[in-house]
This record gives sequence, structure tokens and C-alpha cells, in this order.
Amino acid sequence: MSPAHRTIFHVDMDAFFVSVEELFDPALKGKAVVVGGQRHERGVASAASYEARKFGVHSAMPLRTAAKLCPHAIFVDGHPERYRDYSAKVYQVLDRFSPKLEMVSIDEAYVDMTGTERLHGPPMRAAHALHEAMKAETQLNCSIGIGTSRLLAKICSDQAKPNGVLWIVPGGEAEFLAPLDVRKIPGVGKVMEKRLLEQGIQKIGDLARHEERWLEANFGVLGPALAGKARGLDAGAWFDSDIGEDDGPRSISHEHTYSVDTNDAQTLEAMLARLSEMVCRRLREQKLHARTLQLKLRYSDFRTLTRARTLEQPSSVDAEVLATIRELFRANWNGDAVRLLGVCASHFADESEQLSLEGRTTHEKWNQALSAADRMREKFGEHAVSMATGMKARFRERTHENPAGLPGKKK
DNA sequence: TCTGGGGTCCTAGGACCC
DNA sequence: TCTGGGGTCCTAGGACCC
Repeated sequence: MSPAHRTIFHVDMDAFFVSVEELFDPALKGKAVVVGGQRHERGVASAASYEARKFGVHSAMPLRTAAKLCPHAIFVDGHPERYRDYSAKVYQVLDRFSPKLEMVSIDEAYVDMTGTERLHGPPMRAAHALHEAMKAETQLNCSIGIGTSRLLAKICSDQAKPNGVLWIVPGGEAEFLAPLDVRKIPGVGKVMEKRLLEQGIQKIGDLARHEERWLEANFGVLGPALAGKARGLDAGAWFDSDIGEDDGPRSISHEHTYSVDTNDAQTLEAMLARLSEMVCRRLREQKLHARTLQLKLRYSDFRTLTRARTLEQPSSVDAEVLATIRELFRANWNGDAVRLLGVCASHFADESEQLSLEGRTTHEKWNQALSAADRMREKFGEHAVSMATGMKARFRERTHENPAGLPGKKK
């Protein structure tokens, strides 16, 4: 028998990247801090401290814009390894509260606390225990939203920020949601917000007042999902899905934006080799084989195109992936200066349906050799082993963009 | 404003098959 | 010669999230 309603926690770390950086450099505490790169770099902010936000700085804002709005801000390069380490610590804490746990990004998670009352007490007590444990064990603040669906829990944690806990008791959903802007609904972004405003719908309460049929007539297939969300129900991929069912990644990709656009064919193809290598390495780490490979190409004017091809035999072999990506590139690049290149692998095959018999032996030889190379990299560092083309990319990157040849990675 | 990098999900059209 | 409808796979693009 399923419970009358679920008790779902959404745990969201406060200013996660900034807070982690503060642990490494306490001098940053209380200052206006922007994480993601230096003030004049081509790029966007990954995070901003609450102090910087007072000046209008927010994540995804171009660094140069942030520097204009908040000239005294301290700009800090990001450290993905640090964030992964702390994310793992966060996971350790959450794991003790419920096994039904799902990290949805590096700094937030859903925890299904349904039926844990005997162990952890009523929701608010459990939340405060969790809050304290998090602070004690990670030195980081989080905010916790509690509700009967993922959607409600997520909206609640946002309302609880910073460093707070908010519980919407079952039955109180409509009253809580009604005064909030539609933009607070996960999945409603700039575009959908504009469409809703054009219909005079500004608050979630306005949305809830419309009939599902009217919404379907005006917003097509998205209508019914909106109707559900306005009532605090999980829709789309969240509908009826259990928390903690991880079926692995859907895609693995790497991309690179040049600090100066280039139309040098050799430079570009060398970068494709490097990106393909990086994607393949992660495929092998996760024992995955990709059927679909996609090239992403962005020109100086931001025109972006993607071109994909599906292989007959799934692969995680550098040379095979690169050959496909290179063909796509040669067939589609018009010679203009390029701003960004990307390689994406998706449509993964199970180990079982992986290979026909005749392909098997050569493939396995390749895989063995490449796995050995991966282990060497782990042992001796990123640059120890590389295919010749990938090596060239690195050399060019360094000479073009880092004339001093400093080993420090960007970010 | 001059726009990163890593993802997920959804839609729509065309090919192809029955 | 003109003409069905459903199902699946593939590709391209776009909205959205952190």
C-alpha cells in the first residue's frame, strides 16, 4: 500500500561554488565574489556570492558584464575537482537520512523521506537534524524544501534560501503557490514566461485558475503539464518517477570555446581530436559504447549547428569516433571563423548488444590498449599519453592562448 | 550583456516498414 | 495511379537547468 502522500526533501546548497572557494581562502568571506574566470575573460559566471548579487550579478552572466556591475568583486577561477569532492561529502550526509536519494546536480538532491518518521521524527525535526549534520560535516550551508512532490520541494527550497527550511503541509499547496511568479515553476524559463504573460498569466495562481482544456488549446502539449505544475504536481519526466532510480547518463560531451575565434583547419581538427579523446575516455571509464556521435559548431556570429551520425557498431574507440566527427566537420564547416567546437556521444548500447562476433576481436584489442593508456594518464598525469593529433591540439592551444606555456589549466 | 560547459527533455519532420 | 495510417528510428533545433 502506498502512503497517502509522499514527504520529499529538496536539499540545495547555498552559493555552493562560492562557499567551497571560501573554505580554501577564508579571506573571501563576506566579500563580493564571482566564480568562473577573470574579469576580462570570454565566459560567464558560474556563481556569485550574496554580496555580489546585491549589485545584480548572477550566475550565467558574462564575466565582463559582472565586472562592470560590480567592479570591486573578486574574480576566482572555478575548481571542478573541489566541487566534486564536496558534492561527495554532501552525498555522504544525505545517505544517512534515506536510501531513496538522488543527486540531481553537483549541489542539490532529492531525498524521499516518506516513512522515516520512526527513525527521524516529523519532517521539520528531520530537516533541522539534516541541516545541522550538513553544517557540521561539510562546513556548508544548505536550504531545505519539503513537500508532497519534487516540484513543491524544489520551489520550497528556493523560497527558503539562504540557510533555511520550509515545509508546505499537505493541503496547503495551492495557497503557497498562488502568489508566486510563474517563473518559479521549474521548466518555465524566459520563453514560456513571456508566452504566459501575453495571456495575462503572471502568478501561479492565475495559471491554476485556467482550465486544462484552455491551456492545451493555447500551449499545446505543454498545457496539461502546466496545469499539473500549477497545482504542485510532478509532470513530464518527473511524473510518477521514484527517487533514487539512477539509470546512468544519457550523453557524454565535451566542448571548447576559443578565446580568439579561428578558421585554421589544422587547429580546429586538432581540437576535435582532443575532444573526441576526452569523450572516449569517459565512455570507457563508464563502460559505455555510443551509437550516436554529434558535432557542434558555433561561428563567430553565434550561429550554431549540430550534425549527428549513428554508427552501425557502437564505439568508444578514439580513432573511430574521431573519424566520424571529422567527416561531419569536413562536410559541414563553411570555412568561417569558429568560436566553439563540441563532441557529444549518446544513444548508449548495453554491453550485451554491443558487438557482432566478427567485430569483436579487433575492438577488444583496441579497448585494452586504450584502457591501458587511460590508466597511464591517471598515474602520470593528463599529458603523459596522447594520440599524436590530440598532442598537436594541446600544443596549439598553449601557444595561441597561453604564450607563457604555463601548465595551469583554465578553470 | 556579448553570451561557458555539462547536461536533460521535447518537438517536428522525413525515411522506412507493414 | 492515387492513396490510408501507425510505428519506429534518425536528425536538428531549441527550451531549460545548474
